[in-house]
Amino acid sequence: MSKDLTKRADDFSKWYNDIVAKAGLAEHSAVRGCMVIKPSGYAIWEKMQQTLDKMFKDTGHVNAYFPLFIPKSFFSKEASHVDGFAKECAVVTHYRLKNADGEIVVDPEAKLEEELIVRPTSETIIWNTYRGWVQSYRDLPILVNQWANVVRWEMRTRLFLRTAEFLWQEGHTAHASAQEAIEETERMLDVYAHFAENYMAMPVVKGKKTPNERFAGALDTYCIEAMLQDGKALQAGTSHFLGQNFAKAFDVKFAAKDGALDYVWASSWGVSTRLMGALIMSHSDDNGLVIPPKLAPTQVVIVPIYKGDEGLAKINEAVAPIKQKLEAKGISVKYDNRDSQRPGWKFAEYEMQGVPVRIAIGERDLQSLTVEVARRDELSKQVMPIEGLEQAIEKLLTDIQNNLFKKALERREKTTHTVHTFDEFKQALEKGGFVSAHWDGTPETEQKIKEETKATIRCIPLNNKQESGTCVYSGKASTQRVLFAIAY
RNA sequence: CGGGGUGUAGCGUAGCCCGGUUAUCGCGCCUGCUUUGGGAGCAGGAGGUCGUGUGUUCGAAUCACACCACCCCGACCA
Repeated sequence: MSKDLTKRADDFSKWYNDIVAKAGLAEHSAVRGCMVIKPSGYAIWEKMQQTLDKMFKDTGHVNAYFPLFIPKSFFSKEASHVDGFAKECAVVTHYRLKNADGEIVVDPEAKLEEELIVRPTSETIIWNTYRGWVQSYRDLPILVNQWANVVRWEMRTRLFLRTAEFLWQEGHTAHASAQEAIEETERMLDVYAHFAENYMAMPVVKGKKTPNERFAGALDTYCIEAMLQDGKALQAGTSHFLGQNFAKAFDVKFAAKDGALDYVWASSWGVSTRLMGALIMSHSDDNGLVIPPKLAPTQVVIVPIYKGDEGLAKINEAVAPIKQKLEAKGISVKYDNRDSQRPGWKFAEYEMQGVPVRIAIGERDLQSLTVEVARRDELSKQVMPIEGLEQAIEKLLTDIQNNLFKKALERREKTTHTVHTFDEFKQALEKGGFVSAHWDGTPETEQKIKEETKATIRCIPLNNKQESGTCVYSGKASTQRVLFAIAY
């Protein structure tokens, strides 16, 4: 029987949950709001990590690791930062359990002098550490990244998109000038955009957040915004210019060349396992997951079709050199010659798992020296000669990668609406997608639009065209359009 | 965290209103044979703290209360 997925058109949310479950990416754990990332899901995350990590290293960053726990007092040093995170912090109050008449209880004798916060992000502990690292301009810049888990006690969770604990990377850099810190902030935004578009095949809009949507403690928050298949936007990565806020809060000063003491300038930037959700909702279809070749743990699966042990032996023999040649090209190949499942079952299974290319090879192919090649993105099949197959597959993987990006880009363009009146605005929102509209620049208008329509300003696109117009809500003068959408 | 819903084998479910034999069916799983170019067929078999706890009752999957988890809708957030 088929493992039926809910159709996207019927219930997108349910489709997403189904696909996460049926492709074996993750499941709910015994702990509320926390997920177990299963091997198939973690393998994709590892590909993302490897790719990003190389990009970070190539832009001069190094990895380090800071503690999971943060003294409560650190947290209150930067006022807006506390405000932003206070409501969703897990707090450690004790350090011991004891056995009380057969029941394990928290030992009231073991109360911590100072309570510890499980990091929701690491700015405070890192800037407290940086104080000891920086004295002179010669110690700058500090370009550090860490791969870590963080906890934000979310009330409403969804696998990958929003969980109480999630995996991410957080870059924390320290600079001698505002200009340099801003350049870093923009550079890392570019890295994220490059990764999203060229590896995830997911077009993104680079932009700046409005003050309302800014990171707690930042002077400016930049973001990449993705548009998913259901017409909702998703913030896929952020990069913050922190000014001197954390340096002041943690007293991190440096002596400049001329001997003057000044506070250090900062940036921070991060992407999380939320990218997994973005990936799924960008490309996948009613048959299951679709993974772009550059992030697919298995790029090609080979399925033998045979009768009897002898038949399989012949195919095994024919597959060995094919697999070897593909692997020599750096393509990851899985040969699934399990006898416990039939070919049709395997076809459906690997489609569910999103393997980009499937090669089927049977007795007929041995005669004609061909194989059947199926591409996951278009669900189409063609017969190819074994001779030169590795070149053809290599090209096919590139085609699939490009095609996924192209389709996603076309979808986004088709669902981006430019509107002039509030009526048009509301109509466009119902269709889903980005709505490009004039905004008077005030938080009040932004808030009112949010209350009336649930739409938020996703970003003010970078290099935005300046044009005079009137705010779609207030009718006041405006100098540029911004992107609104319903967001995750 | 507020409102609504759901929880029965690995998964999906019947039974619950109206308490009373051995808890239903399908998929999956195990064994065997036949099969293998799109989720195989036949035969046999295993598998259950009915989400957890407390209570009501001669008797609880079924009634009551509490708790837990998930789903939907809000508020909050990456």
